[in-house]
Amino acid sequence: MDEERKFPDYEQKWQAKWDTTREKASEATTPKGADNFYILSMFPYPSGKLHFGHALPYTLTDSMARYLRMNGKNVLNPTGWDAFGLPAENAAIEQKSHPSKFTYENIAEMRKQQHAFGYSFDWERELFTCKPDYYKWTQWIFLQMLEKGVAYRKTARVNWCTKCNTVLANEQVQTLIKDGEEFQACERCESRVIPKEIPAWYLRITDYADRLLEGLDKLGDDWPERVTSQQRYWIGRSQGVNIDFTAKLGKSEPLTVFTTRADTVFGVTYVALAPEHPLVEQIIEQSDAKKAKQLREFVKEVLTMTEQDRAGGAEKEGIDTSFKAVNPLNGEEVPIFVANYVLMYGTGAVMAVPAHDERDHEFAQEYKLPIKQVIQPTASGKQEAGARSASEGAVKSIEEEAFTEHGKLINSGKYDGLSTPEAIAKIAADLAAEGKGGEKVNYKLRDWGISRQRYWGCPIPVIHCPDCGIVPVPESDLPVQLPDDVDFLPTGQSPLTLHPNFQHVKCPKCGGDAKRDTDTMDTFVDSSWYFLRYTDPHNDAEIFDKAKCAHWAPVDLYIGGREHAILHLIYARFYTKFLHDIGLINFDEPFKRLYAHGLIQGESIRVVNEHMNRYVSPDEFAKLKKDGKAGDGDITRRIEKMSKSKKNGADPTALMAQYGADAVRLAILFLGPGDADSVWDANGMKGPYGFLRRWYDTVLQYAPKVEDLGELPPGLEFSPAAKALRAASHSLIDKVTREFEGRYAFNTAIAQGMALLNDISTFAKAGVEDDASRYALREAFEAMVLTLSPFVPHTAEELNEALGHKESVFSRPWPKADKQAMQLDEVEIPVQVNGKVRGTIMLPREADKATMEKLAMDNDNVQKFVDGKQIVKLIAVPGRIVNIVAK
RNA sequence: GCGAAGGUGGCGGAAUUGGUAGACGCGCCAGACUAAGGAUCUGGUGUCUCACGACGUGGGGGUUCAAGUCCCCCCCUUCGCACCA
Repeated sequence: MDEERKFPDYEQKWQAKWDTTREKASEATTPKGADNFYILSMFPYPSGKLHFGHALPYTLTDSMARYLRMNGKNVLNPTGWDAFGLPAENAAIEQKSHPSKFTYENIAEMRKQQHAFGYSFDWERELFTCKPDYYKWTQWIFLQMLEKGVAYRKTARVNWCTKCNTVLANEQVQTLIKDGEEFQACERCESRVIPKEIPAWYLRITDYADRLLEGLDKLGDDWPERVTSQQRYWIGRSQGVNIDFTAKLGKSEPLTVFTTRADTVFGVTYVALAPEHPLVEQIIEQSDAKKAKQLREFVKEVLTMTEQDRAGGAEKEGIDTSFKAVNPLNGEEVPIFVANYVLMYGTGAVMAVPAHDERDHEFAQEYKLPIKQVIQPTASGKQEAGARSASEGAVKSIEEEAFTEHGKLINSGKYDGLSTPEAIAKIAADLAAEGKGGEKVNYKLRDWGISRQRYWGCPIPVIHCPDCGIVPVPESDLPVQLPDDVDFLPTGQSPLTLHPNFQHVKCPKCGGDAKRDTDTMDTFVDSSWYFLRYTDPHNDAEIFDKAKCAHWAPVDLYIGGREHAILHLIYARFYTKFLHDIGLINFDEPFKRLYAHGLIQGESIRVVNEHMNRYVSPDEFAKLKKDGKAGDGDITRRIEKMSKSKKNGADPTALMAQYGADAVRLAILFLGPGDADSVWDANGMKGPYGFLRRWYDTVLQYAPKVEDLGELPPGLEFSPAAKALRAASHSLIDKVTREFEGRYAFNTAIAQGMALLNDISTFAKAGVEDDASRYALREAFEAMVLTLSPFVPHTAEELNEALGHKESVFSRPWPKADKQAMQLDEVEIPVQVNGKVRGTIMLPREADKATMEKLAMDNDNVQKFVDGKQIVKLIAVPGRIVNIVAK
């Protein structure tokens, strides 16, 4: 590809102009009206450079913001920086520099790139989560949560990243497989994660579990199913029954189990405890030395694994404690096991029913425990079982396989004959009546641990006083500033602890010597409320002015990646509900509509031969091929997420330098629908770039012919070709408008813009001499400039000017499609015989069925196919099709 | 295993309501201009077939005058979750 631009570079000219003319989002305090639109793309972490992961959402967002403004909407489209976080701290350690330096340098670079892309952000509202004027309010919210009991402190087992030396939320831990070994790893640095017991701050998100679920229902179709279903799963509500067994230790101890299948309680053949279960310690104390040792070792072994590791498919193992538990429903005594497969969920103890639970079945077979069937397949249940057995050959016996579906109770005393749901309800009621349990709801969702033992984050505004205990920092003392001069090498304890002055403080309550909390907050806290601060970003008296916030919030359209489906999006929803509850806002869902954009991937090439075994870039491969060091047979091509190590990345900024911002914006949008993953093609610039060049050339060539024309005079007579062009112009307006009004498949809108340019070329080359044709041509140019302006703002401005407009294309109103002009006088209609197209007929648009049928029958080719046959049926759909059924 | 999204030319993708499958772009082929082309322009391009035509949206069945689109069964791919009792 030629390095040189083939048409003038006018982009900086327009960017400079926009900098001075850009209309600012309104500051009004009136309640949000229909004209206000808050569009937001997830603010970025300042990682260094703008990549495709940013360019796609920002281009989508910018296009929509520009469209909305042209439609007279009052638009808020802010951006900022999710600027606290570990990468900056780790980079600073490596480069012996400071996280803030790394962070602000990256921000400067990325801001420059965003500007070069022509993004129309509300820069005066730019915010930085790492600045005291922002985190003051992050701390303030924490204090509100503390006061309401939503924030609390406890000591618990946490996920500890061995490299970052800090705590990770469950959500930040991922399962990795390396060298055949499966283990739990830090989402960011991929190092091993181990469990550790430390005191930390928690937010009671579990109290909001039901509301978080209900909220999802309300969001309905405005959020993608894949996001809401993931959140539902993550919250993991399960409705079941607590049943109080009795553990026969020295004295009787209550042993409560949680089950969703209370109907199987007569099938219990043992009870299994999680190693963390409080009763385990008592059991060990009361066991003989040998058993106690055995149990201790087992518990220790299991607890050195993270929960995820334990779940990772290890063999089911357990130890018979030799103690018994009594089933409250039938008085049976069953052995108590401690088992690795039981998690500290629900009560941390399960009633094991091998006949009707796969896990218990597996365990029972291993330890030769009885399997007692208490549920029988019913007619409807059998149907499913039957379908399965048909494929597997035979119905398996209960010894071979657990029957886990619903059915009818047997061997269950007075409950015999009841169905699963009936039995669950009855048993729950009976237990409740006797005070031995009852209905219970559990959630997978855990409270959110937010303490981090690292430096580059928001300090937690509390003081630990030896006399008064935990004392919140008084609001007037906020923010608790993060000191600059801290040695933040990760040692496992919070760097702030090492600062000479930071932690030494007088207790605000008693005035005695006390210590500040030296942990910082998880950065997900910072991003859980930033969208509200944008509505009043410079307020230093309060978190935001309620009325100003109400002028914009909630966000109408939130654009971001799917990787945030659970983490950020569930935390932000939780924060919004909390802020609603303390009366700051009058809505409790932050994002009305969520648009989850896709991932732009790249094709990687891996060469494996006698010379090498590594990833190469396409250029490298071409060279290797030329040098005879690699051939097509030696390579594996794979579509993967772009990454440096796989050499499959493309740099949007480099492409922008070569082809211009508009061409890159267009190429990104043209790749495919924005919500689908797509693959970047090295040739992906050619089409869009060539289109912009042809468009530019065509407008400049014909502008002199059309620039003196005013408004379209009424009653103009158009030639058929001019009418066709007008139809194409108005169809484009209609098409682009519809895409912006909800579907957002801009690739198809752009395709139609390209098609109109093709039509224009054909039309113009045929000669444009009469006035009507000149008007039609002008109309086509205008339609293109206006409808494509949100995607390629610089080119649109330039061509708008070339067409003689003095004002910016963005201060012109969005065009309206003329439905009349979209219609052609004559339409081509396919004629089918027995469902196969045998010809087409041209006929007036308003032709009735009879005319269609007659013309269809007159068609020569159609005649050939119906000749000698009897016409059974004639279907004519006006404007669509004629189908002749002949025998 | 569970949940979600997908499977259409050589490739990215279109077909929004059941109505001419393959818009638009890339690539490819031919031609023009040219000292030259990895530039630009013009035309062509689903497969098979000289052609008439036949076939064609992962596979199989069904509904319909008509199915990429609706219904049933199956296969495959990607993503997320995965002992939550």
